[in-house]
Amino acid sequence: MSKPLLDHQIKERCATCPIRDRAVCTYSSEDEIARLESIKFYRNYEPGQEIVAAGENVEFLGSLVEGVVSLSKTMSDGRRQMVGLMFASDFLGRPMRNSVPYDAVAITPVRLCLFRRRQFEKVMMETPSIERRLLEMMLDELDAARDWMLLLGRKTAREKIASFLVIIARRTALKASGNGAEGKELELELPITREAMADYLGLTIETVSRQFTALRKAGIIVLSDARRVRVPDLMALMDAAGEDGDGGLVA
Amino acid sequence: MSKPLLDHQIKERCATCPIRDRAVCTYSSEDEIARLESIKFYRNYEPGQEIVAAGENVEFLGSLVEGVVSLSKTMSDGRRQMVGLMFASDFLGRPMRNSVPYDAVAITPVRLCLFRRRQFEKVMMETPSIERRLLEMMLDELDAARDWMLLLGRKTAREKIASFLVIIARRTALKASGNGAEGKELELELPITREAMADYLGLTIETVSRQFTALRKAGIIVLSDARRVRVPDLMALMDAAGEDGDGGLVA
DNA sequence: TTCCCTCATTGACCATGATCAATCGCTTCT
DNA sequence: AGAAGCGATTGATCATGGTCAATGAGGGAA
Repeated sequence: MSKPLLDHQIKERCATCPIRDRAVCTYSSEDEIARLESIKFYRNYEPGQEIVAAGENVEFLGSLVEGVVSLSKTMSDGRRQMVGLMFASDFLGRPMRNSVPYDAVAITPVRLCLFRRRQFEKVMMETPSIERRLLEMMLDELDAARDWMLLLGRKTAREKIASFLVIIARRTALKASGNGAEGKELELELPITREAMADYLGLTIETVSRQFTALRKAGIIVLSDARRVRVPDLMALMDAAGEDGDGGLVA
Repeated sequence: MSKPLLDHQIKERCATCPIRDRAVCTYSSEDEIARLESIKFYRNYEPGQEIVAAGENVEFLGSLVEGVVSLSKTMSDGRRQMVGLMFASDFLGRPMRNSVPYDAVAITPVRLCLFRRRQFEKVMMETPSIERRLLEMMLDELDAARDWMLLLGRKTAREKIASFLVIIARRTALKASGNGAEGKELELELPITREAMADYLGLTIETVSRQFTALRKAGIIVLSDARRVRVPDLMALMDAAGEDGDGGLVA
């Protein structure tokens, strides 16, 4: 009587979820997952599409399954600063709050695994493993925010660009697994436009462009095209980023 | 047989703790408080004294009972950026981590209510009310960090100073209770030196000084002395801060 | 193919805030 | 009282990155 599962339905099962081991549900038991599974739903967004606007009431929250999302704040005269750049497995939305103080926009095609806020809060209250993981993730984000503050407040334009590339390199290395510190050169795929980078780094698009050129002329990067960057010597890049960088990519 | 409690011992009882209603123990029951009380201890620091250094192993964490603490990051060539400014009831230290990626320094005389990290983690695991409050506090800090990022990345020197004063005004108003938005003018006591402000705002000390002078000449503030600022018209200050500022001080 | 649109690059010039340096005012120590 | 020390202010000059403007390069759509 029951129809076979369609392909996209199979993909939606938590057991085969690509972020099962890193998302907010990482520590959840089978039972807990089953409970989450019963109340979750998915939503997709196109590049450029707004997910929520600052101040707006938000009735859902959840995990970024796939794609890149930017969080940004805009001043009344139009100046804009990115305040978060979210990748797969990152958590979007704020429990215990009904609005959000920034715009969230899909940068690539995005897929979200969502819960209604009230329901999620209820589950969270009764499920310490979720709360623990969420706390852990927020602590990590706070660390990242603090590195970002150092970048925004004290680094030069060139260091900002180099630092951004190191951040992307780190993510890439993590995804590709393996320590990846030394040895073979990296090829990075930049997930965002020059404009978004400018918003991320507190620069203008022109300065971003100029500093890419400068790093290229210095031999620190090679631009295959505007979105693909080869890094012949990661140490040189980390040096240009002003990192006390001793260690490898990970950790 | 038992000696009467000395004054400072009475002060150390959680029931009369000045931050009992805002700290990490806010939601804790009598029983839970008793448990925390049995493992807590206090430590005091002088202004300028280092509490922990970046990268150092930290075996304790806890609440700031009294005073002001700065968290800051320093680059190898000496450039410094403050990444946190903590007041009474804020939580210091990172559960589940054995070191901290910034220096923590006492700015005023400081009193900490501490726990050994392992012990605290154990209690936390068994006490959802603590974990919940901690999550809440981290979410608030993340919000503050994001506002700070906008300030660092996009605001002018003048806006940075004005924004800082608004932040202090907000804290002062909260402490003095009452909405405090309109009506009587504010007198602010700046908790930090010009140098610390420069580190906070991503400026040099000279620029901080010049912008204080500029705001004074514009009639937006009155300097009773270098550490005391009167604000005749809060709206004018919020305007100078580039806030979309409609609402009052609180919220 | 041509047009158009978006994203990126480059150039010329300018303004904001940094740097270097002198001075001031207040507190503390002798 | 005088000297030393520290935080703060002010001035003169410079450099980094922003602004305004033109051009280039790639990717659909007709």
